[in-house]
Amino acid sequence: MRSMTRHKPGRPDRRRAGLLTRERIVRAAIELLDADGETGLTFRALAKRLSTGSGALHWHVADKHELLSATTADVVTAAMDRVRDRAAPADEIRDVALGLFDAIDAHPWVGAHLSREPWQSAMLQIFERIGMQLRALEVPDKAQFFAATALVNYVLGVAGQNAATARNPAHGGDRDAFLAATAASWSELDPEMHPFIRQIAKQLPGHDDRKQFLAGIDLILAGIGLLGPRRARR
Amino acid sequence: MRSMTRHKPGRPDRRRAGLLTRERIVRAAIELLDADGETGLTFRALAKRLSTGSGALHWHVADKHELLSATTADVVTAAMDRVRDRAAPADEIRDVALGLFDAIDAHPWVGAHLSREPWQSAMLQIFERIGMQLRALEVPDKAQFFAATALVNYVLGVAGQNAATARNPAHGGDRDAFLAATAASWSELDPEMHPFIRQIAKQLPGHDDRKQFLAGIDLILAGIGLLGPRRARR
DNA sequence: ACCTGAACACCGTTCAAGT
DNA sequence: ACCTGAACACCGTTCAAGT
Repeated sequence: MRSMTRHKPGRPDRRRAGLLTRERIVRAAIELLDADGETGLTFRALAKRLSTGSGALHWHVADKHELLSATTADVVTAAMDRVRDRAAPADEIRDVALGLFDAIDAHPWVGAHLSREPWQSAMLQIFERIGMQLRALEVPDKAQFFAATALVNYVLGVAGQNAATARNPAHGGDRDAFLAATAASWSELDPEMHPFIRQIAKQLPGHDDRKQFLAGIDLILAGIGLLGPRRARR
Repeated sequence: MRSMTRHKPGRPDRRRAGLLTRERIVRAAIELLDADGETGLTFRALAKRLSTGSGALHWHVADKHELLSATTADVVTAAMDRVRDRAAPADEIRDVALGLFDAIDAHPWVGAHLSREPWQSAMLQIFERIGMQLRALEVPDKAQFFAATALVNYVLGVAGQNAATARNPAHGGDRDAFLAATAASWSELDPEMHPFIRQIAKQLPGHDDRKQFLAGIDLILAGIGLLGPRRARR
């Protein structure tokens, strides 16, 4: 088995299945993260899966931080590439946001890393895409920066929440059961101290995360629409 | 030294300095987190600081997760208590948001834990306070839930960013140097790929995080103002 | 150049043993 | 009831030694 990975010197054949490359490492790391969550990704587990030693991984990837950034960039780039150009800038912003939401929904660990490492290339891609749409919306120059930041921060906030919810082992990953239990515990809170929480507890079961996420985006877009000469489509 | 911590049986004297209590543990943990960051808090370091064994800590605090939740709740509660009631609901929302911003600025690790554990009591406090102001603003009932969620998610997003920035060791914690270096590297990006990033790079040095944070809150409040019968003050 | 895997310096948590 | 601290089962990372 191990001897199969030997290859003649010179330009290495990168298509060879057994060859250890950064790309193969990142792909395996993503599989591990998806299967076992953030705690499932260790250099030992990764080495085992790739039938190699932990030192070999460190030859291609400096440290765990770099590994997580690479996996995150991979997922975000794929999600961004999937977003098509739209005629209405506000629609494209919605698509970008939803694309990220869905990507993070499928890979919750991305949400955690994205909010921990905001200066990575993944963030730049998101920022760029949103910023260009704000330009197209003719948001005033000075406002574009903070408008983009507001949108990105909101997305990151939701991303972190989703990651946390996915990580939460309560009720064995049964989302409906989790929401029902949360709603029940909220309903038992002191009415004096927590009137609002008790009120929204009723809306919690069966509420649509994705729709709620988009409603927040629309709220910010509506606010942005008030800034400039041209309104965000409403 | 050790013998000083002995006390007679029965109701323990909780004012005794040497006595190990959950409160004292949490307080010491906060000091450790503030001084050395998230990686600085270990049960070993904490035990040493309190001149005890790690097992003693686990007697009072189940695990690290609970310890972090307790420290976070401590800081958030203090910040919320500092916010005064305001006549205009939108102003109170701004004060709540700024209070959180400042608390997280002073204790960046709070931002990280808050976005990782959104179902803790700290979050409930924030949610409650913001929700009541939305009621006062006469935001339609059905919209209150997602309006509050949007605000909270935005705050969490910024919180995570701040935690990440504070954690970033680049330029030895010199924020101005960090911003200048980031702006410089952004200016060198491909103009075809990153026109927007290059544009905002100019605005990056010397920009005011707190002001930008508040601008985002105002954007969301403006959007909320369009929802209901009564407008958020603008 | 690339890989191996033992070794190092850590973790959180448990638990028999003490007081 | 509360505390001690060694022991256990892990980590990420390094590095001499191999090919």
